Amino acid sequence: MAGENLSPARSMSRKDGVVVEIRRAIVTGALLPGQKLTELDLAKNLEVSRQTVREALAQLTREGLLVQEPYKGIHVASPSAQDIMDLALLRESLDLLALDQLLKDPTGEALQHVAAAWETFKHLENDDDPLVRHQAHIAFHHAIWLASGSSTLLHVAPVVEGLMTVALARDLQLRQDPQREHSIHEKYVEAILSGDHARATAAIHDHTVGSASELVHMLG
Amino acid sequence: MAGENLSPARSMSRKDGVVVEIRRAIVTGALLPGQKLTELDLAKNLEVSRQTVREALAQLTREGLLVQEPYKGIHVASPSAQDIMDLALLRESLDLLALDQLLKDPTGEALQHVAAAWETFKHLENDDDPLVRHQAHIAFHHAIWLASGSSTLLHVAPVVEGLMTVALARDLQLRQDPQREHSIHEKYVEAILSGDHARATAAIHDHTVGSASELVHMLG
DNA sequence: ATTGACAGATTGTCTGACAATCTTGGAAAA
DNA sequence: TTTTCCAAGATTGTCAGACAATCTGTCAAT
Repeated sequence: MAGENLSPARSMSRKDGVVVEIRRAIVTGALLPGQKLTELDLAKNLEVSRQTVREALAQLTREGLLVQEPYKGIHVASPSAQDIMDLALLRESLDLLALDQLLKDPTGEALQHVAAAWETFKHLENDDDPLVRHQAHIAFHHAIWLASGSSTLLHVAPVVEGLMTVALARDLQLRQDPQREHSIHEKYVEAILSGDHARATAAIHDHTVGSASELVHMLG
Repeated sequence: MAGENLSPARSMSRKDGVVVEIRRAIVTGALLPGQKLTELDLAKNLEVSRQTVREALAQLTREGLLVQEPYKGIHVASPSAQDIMDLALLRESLDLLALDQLLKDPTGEALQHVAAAWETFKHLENDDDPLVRHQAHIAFHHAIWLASGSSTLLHVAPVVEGLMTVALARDLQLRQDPQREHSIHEKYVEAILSGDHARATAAIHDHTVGSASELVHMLG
């Protein structure tokens, strides 16, 4: 069969277009935490029907980027310091789970995927567009979970990545320390690829809890 | 101020009604894994509009109970043995995370909530309706995550609980060993309440990975 | 100060329609 | 015979407009 290693050529549905547009607005700071959104305004501005907006908002709500109160309205999530630390602990747990699966693979193929994702990330981490940088970051971690071969990790990924997006949205605005970002991720990848479980565990802790507490400290 | 310790009186939206109805059908086996669903049929049978059905289906899809392929259709998820084991490992990680938070609470109030949830569960675990038993089971574990005080655990809870629902749906049909269920959960609760970290860790492993491998063995 | 009624705004739901896409079967071409 | 193409039917994706349900705020009445 020809064309067996091509990516599926899917175009986005309109709902997904709305989703990425709102996500972009949150990441870039065009929509600030706590800001209220109304379906009618969004439908008008994005030039889609109210129905389509509703479906997009429902999705973003389930991903944790928006908060919805029935009959009252929807607003951009504004995570507390505690929420950010909680998220870090959750990510630490899940990354450790992924690590166990990765190191269990006898072929080493899984680790090769991690190395490939790291190369892709390095090309994008200094992009001019902050949205591109953010997406590259998310995609990098997603690739690790994907390489772990755990189907359930991929199920919870949208939620965790959504929470990461809101938590980091402020970070994107106020922090500019790309070198530190790079170095943390480099240690992270090298520790995983080394196969040294203890070293990887420490790197994961640094990368999740360490970064989060620094972020919280910076905000407080 | 009067009425300060009343529960909020919320009635379900129609979409949520559809969600619980489909969920019930899956749990009771009225909808079998792999079965295809069409929006129009559901709308007719449930006597709601297609829109409302769509919103419910989107939610159930993100919870992992349904699988959706664009323009093709939606069918009930049918997890593989590997999926079930994956889910067990994920639950083990998350329960351990919750445990850490629970034991960190100096007031002991969190553990009191766990004990209360256990009492509620004991009243319902032998109910005639299998749906009630299933919901009691889910609610019990949800209560533990709630008691842990982790907001992010509550965010991922719907997904994990959805995956548990499909995984256990078959179990509900073919397995009838309520005593073993009770004993496992009893050990689980007692270990947590004892404050003994090592003992709780072992109980959590038994409860998640142990049960799952037994289930997989029974299916295979 | 509390209650009740009214108006405005927004979300929740319905109906009907059309566009986009998948599937299937058979006709046409090689 | 096998492959390719096309038309028909089914289902999902999206749209428009409308009405019902619910929240908020204001203002009069008690």
